[in-house]
Amino acid sequence: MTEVKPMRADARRNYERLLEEAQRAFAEHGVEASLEDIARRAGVGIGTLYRHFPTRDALLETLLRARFDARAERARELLTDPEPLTALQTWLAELGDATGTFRGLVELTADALNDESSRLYASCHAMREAGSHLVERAKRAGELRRDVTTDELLLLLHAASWAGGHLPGPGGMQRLLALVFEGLRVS
Amino acid sequence: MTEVKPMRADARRNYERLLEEAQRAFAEHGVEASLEDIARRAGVGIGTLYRHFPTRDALLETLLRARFDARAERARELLTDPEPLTALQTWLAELGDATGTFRGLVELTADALNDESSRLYASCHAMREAGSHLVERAKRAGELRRDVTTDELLLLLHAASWAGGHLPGPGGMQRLLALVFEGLRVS
DNA sequence: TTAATATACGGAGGCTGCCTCCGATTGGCT
DNA sequence: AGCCAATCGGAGGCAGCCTCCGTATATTAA
Repeated sequence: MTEVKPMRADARRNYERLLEEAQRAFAEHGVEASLEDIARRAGVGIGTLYRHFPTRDALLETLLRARFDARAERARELLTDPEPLTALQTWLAELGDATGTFRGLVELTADALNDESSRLYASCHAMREAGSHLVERAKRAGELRRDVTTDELLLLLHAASWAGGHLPGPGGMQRLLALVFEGLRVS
Repeated sequence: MTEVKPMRADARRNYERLLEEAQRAFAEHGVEASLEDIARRAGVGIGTLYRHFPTRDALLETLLRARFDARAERARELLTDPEPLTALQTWLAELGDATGTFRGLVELTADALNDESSRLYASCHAMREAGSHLVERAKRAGELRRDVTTDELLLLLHAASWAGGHLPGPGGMQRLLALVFEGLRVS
């Protein structure tokens, strides 16, 4: 298909240094980390950063695509789990952990699912598709309310993940997710 | 107690113009709206804005305090409602609407509840106290799980409100809140 | 090895926003 | 009218975003 010329040696080197530093910076300061800072730490001019990654999203997307694809793969794997609802819950919890790695990432992914023009849309959408099979299976097994959609579940997950990030201690997301599955009402 | 000298006429005028424009700007652009822009539109120097409101939070707090106090009052009012769980749910939904007015406000209030040094802490905390009576009543009536805390409920509400703001259409928060109360599992 | 050229680099510069500081202005009081 | 404390305004310093273009260099051909 698309012919890909190999990158010039220095270009590739810089590209990789930038990704390393971006990973560090986003993990430390959240998705709003300073791009100039990333370039500085990578020992590269700001212009070079922008040539390789025209937008902040492009940089994030490069860092995240592999991770998201792994989540989709994991969904397929969990389809063989004997417990449909538990499998779904496990998948959601793991996805929540993944979007918790960078402060502010939840907002990005939640928005990406509703914005086809987003650079992250493709991999987010692929993940969504994979997850929806887990949802359907849990419904067919009679273990999950039929009137809940995959999108609503993902949004609830993102909400729990968001909330977990605004709680002092760790493990908040897990607890909230469990509450959501159980329901608050005494039955 | 503290003697309060009346403000000079020009000072008061500017103070009020600033609040008006801040309300407009936050409603339109979210809590990150440009302060310089607010000062400009108010026909006032940036220095004047900072003298009246030393921080963004101070400005927000002035705008929000009345609103939050009204929420606390509403909680006391709902204590006389014949349906304890419904009353709680109503209160939470209304609170969710209130924190949905400015984009980014949910984050602020959620964080304020965990940060005593925040300028918003006082009124947030008062609201929390008022709400906790609704929670206790619903528990005593046997309509709400006993192992859920007020803080968890507020966090879930904030999460739902956050999620509602990341959904295209309106009414998302209400639907999510209902889901959380009902639970996802088939019982 | 050298020369030619496409490719990639770097950072200056223009812009916006944050916040502080202090000389200029003015409201209120006598 | 005249004084002075209260208040104003915006210049100035800093940081971050992003673009543009003169300079440098990796690669290829001779």
